Amino acid sequence: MGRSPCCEKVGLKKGPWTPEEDQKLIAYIEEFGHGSWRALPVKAGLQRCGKSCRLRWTNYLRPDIKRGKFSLQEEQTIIQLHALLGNRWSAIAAQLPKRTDNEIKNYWNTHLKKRLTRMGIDPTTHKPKTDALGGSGSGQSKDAANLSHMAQWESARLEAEARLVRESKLQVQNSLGSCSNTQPARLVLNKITTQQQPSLPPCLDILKAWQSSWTKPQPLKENNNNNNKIMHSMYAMMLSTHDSLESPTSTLCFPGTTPTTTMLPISNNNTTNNIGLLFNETNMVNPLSTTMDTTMVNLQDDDIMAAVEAFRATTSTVYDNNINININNNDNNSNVVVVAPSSLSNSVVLEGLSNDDNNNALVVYDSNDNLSTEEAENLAIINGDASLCNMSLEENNKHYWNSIFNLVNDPLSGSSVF
DNA sequence: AACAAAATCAACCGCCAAAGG
DNA sequence: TCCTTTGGCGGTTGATTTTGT
Repeated sequence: MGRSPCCEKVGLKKGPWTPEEDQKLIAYIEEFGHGSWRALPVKAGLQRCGKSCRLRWTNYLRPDIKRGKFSLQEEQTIIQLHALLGNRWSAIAAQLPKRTDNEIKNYWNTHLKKRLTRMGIDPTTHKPKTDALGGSGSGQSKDAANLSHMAQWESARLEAEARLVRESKLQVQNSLGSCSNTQPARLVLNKITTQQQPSLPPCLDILKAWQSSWTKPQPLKENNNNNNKIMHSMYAMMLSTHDSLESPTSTLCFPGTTPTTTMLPISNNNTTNNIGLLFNETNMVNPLSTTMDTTMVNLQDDDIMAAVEAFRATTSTVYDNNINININNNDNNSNVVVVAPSSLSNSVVLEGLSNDDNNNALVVYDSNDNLSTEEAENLAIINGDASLCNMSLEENNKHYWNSIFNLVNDPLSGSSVF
């Protein structure tokens, strides 16, 4: 069973690569390409096995690799994709240009996994941890089955789309020439996909959103009810791994149908809940002003992370332009971090929280939304190149979210994808 | 300053599936 | 159809670095 190790031959070096070895490998590949990895080491004068050379090249020496700290966008993308795909690092890496699967895997294991655990989120299921005795076994296994099903579905689709993109890139670019020189290939692919699936409902697919967000930034143009609904649902979807999201054809929102309702899972955990999120158009969250302790804070990584990962601990309902969040535990500490797109014109209503049971509503303000005048920066952010613009982490965060919301507000994406 | 523990991450290992003879 | 080769993937290891005492 299995094949014998490729480095069986004695005398082949193992362990860390020296700069000299790196140079030899780079020089050879730049001149001749890698060709057969098995034959490469001898030709390049390296005492290494082909597998080791391939790994060294693909993970560290390739010129198109981005190294260094992961941005907030990248972290969030990894977490969300991991919730969908599990430990399919290559599939996740495919959505993070210039990052290798090995690097993402390491980063997950050393940073993100621990962070989620600290936040009370099970890094495997991406759900709030429940009591060992409290959770129903059948329910958990159902969740796991759904998650697995969803992961398989998404993985297969991702791989197929990636292949389609590769294979059709030239063809797509050629065909684009007649209609638009700037339209991303992605859109054409989406149109093809849509045409192949005429019955596909106008669903909001988180992965499509993310994929598109890398290529198709658009400034906010106008708001309408449908867009707001889409935005709400998109947002809810981003925050949810609810059973209804088993496949990309799941439908959280259908423009034109009212009311649009999104039910998020209810948590029974007895520990502190961190529940997310809201901005509103006026930068004030009026509905919270009743008895809530509202505090103005800066948007931090962990605020967003906590909110994104813990939002599913609530029951949330979307009615037209209103989001109702019902917190179904009146006896626990609940920290509510609420963020919403700045284009939301109406309100967010929180129910089930009051001052007398140690609940805190953490209101995160979107200080200024001049998105249309910051398109260039947005583009840089969306392209994962925050270093191109002088932007603080807070601004970075804001732009990340704006880019997501812009995406779902974008009429183009609405017509071709959703 | 010295040591231990923890964290990090480059690299390896074994398995699998596709390709080709 | 079978067998071998190859590249790719995910899990794991262990050397190195960082942090804590």
